[in-house]
Amino acid sequence: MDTKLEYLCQQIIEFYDKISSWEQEVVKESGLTPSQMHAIEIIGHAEELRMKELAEQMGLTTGTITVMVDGLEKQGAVQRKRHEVDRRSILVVLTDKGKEFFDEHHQLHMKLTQELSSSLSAKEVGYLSSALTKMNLQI
Amino acid sequence: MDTKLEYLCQQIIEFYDKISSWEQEVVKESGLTPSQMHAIEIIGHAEELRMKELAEQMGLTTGTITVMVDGLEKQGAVQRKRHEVDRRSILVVLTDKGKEFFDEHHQLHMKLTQELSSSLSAKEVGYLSSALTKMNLQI
DNA sequence: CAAAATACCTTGACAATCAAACAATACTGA
DNA sequence: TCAGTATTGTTTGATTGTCAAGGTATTTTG
Repeated sequence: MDTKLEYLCQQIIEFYDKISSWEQEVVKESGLTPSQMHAIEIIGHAEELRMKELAEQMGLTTGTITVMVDGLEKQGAVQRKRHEVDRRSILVVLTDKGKEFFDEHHQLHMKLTQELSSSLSAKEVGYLSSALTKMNLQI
Repeated sequence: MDTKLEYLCQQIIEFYDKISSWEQEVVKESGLTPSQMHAIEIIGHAEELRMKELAEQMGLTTGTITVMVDGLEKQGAVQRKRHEVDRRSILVVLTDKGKEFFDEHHQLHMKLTQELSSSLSAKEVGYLSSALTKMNLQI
């Protein structure tokens, strides 16, 4: 009973650590920092969002986001746009170059997913997706 | 076919991100930095290991590990011991206080695992563990 | 034994982060 | 309406995490 949970816990940690290492390695190749890549993922997923929203989603202060977006802008990956309604706010969007980073990284995620699941049957993939979906609702 | 993989990829990323946020939040409460906690987990799991091994497992340079272990030693969480055979090497071990950190953090991991899996049947937990185990071998 | 390799430490530099203070803008309630 | 308050983003100063490069002590190798 408890043993099963202990085992699951151990497997989750190992899975998490391995993805973490993989991500760190892959991001290093891209020339972006892990934080920057994470920001690009969030911005790309949202299409456009305010600095404040980006800060909240990344669990950082707006001061930190200002600096990070400065860096991403300098690299030509994102662009600041004024918010038409609320002039205090600033919208961040991906440039074409930013979208390239985003797409390339997504390709890598897909490749990893494929490799990870290569030893699972279609049925097992189904169960796994279902379990992950349920767990994602739980947290 | 490809859609299934796309969905799995998305669920994995979401799962990873949520655990990441959870970990960050939980570690903040402990008074340790994320890196320090990670080091404690690795040291605790290995019982004792050399600075070099710690560096490799964390994907950091030995210079960084020196500073980090200095910090952990200052907090009383770890202790340096000389290596009896190879006198270039230094072994790092957890002190009693370090073991407390380790155990408390493990308790939190178990609690999270329990919460995550609370909406899964015993059968589903079995499938999940099995899938994770297979994936962990793949990476 | 001499040369090369290894393990750890130190130093100097840089990036990420936060808290606090600030400016511009929006909201609110009397 | 408008005075006070809240919100958004930026700046600044300090701290921390990290690396690369160079140094020292020790081990391995030829």
